[in-house]
Amino acid sequence: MELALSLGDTPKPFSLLDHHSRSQQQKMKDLGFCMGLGGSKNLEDLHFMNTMREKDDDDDDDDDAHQKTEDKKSSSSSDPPPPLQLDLLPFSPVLRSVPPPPPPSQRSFPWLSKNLIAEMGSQNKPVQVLDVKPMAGVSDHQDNMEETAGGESSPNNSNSGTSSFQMDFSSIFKSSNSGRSFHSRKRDLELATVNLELVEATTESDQRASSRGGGMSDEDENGLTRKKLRLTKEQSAFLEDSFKEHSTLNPKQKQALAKQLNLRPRQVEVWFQNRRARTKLKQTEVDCEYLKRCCETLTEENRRLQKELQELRALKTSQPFYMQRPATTLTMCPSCERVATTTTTATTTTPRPQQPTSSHRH
DNA sequence: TAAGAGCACGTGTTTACATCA
DNA sequence: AGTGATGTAAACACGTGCTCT
Repeated sequence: MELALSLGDTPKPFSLLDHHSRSQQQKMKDLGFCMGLGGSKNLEDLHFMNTMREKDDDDDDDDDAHQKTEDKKSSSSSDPPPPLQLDLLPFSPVLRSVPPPPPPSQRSFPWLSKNLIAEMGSQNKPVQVLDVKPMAGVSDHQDNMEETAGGESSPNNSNSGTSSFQMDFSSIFKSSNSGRSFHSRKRDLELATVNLELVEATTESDQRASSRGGGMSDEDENGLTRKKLRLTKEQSAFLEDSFKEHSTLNPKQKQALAKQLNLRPRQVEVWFQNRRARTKLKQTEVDCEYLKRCCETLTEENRRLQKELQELRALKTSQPFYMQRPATTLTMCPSCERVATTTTTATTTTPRPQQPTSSHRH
């Protein structure tokens, strides 16, 4: 489904945007606004896919199945004409909030780069992860698996009724004081990822099995209703930062984030799902509001034109047929679909209209 | 080429929790 | 301080599309 809509001073109203004419789209945007709907990918998806493509260029070592899927998604999406970006200028805060592609030095998210492994070996640096102390009853099969694998935290099955974690983010979220950037924190994440790689081969399948419906729910496991855990501000902020980088995660990224935040991979996955849903909902609201305004504008314009038409008709009936005043009509140029103003000179001697003289120039 | 499994994701719903009057 | 209404977000269930075998 494609939809193109154009308002403003653009000389080419209501024609489907030419997929290959970026400059024209830009021109239209400059003049007024343009919008298009196509496929299901929003700008963030496209941005992410572009990033992933660039990542693939940089990192040729990541050949897991999911990455293949991403590659195929990217390639398949680029084969047909790309879905048009929904660009609701001038007020589309959600889209405007989409971060521009970072500079090349920061663009990719090398979760598992070889350099990283080399760096770990050279620096002999211990893996730095968040020191998270789960206080609520979050123990399940996955947690046990992760704790066994990571050895970072001890199982805590005491259901204290606390709804959230007590976390010590001093290792990373000292950033506000120490000035560590998100990319610096990302680096910590990468280090954790490398460590995680050692065990994820054995834990991934088990965790996935338990996290995707095949596993026991909390209720099944301990006979209590599941305790919904509120993520801390720090956890949410970190996830938000990650989401700004990538709106979707591959399994390794998910694992790394989960490890870093001491969450279950399922939690990270769910968070990203919900986050995408929220983004889409927001965007839908913005689009809806904007289309409503468009509708109002067009209704008003239609009303005005109808009125004008009525006046012209009234004028026509009141004027003699042989009036010398040239009639003005609107015709559409079949070649470029532009609306052109043509004038015909009506005379008493020539009932047939003369060849119209068009003011439209190609 | 068809069929089935596995997976990721979107979407709608449920529900725990926080906030406010 | 206690309580109900309401909003938010985590978690879940289900369907769909894609890939691989």
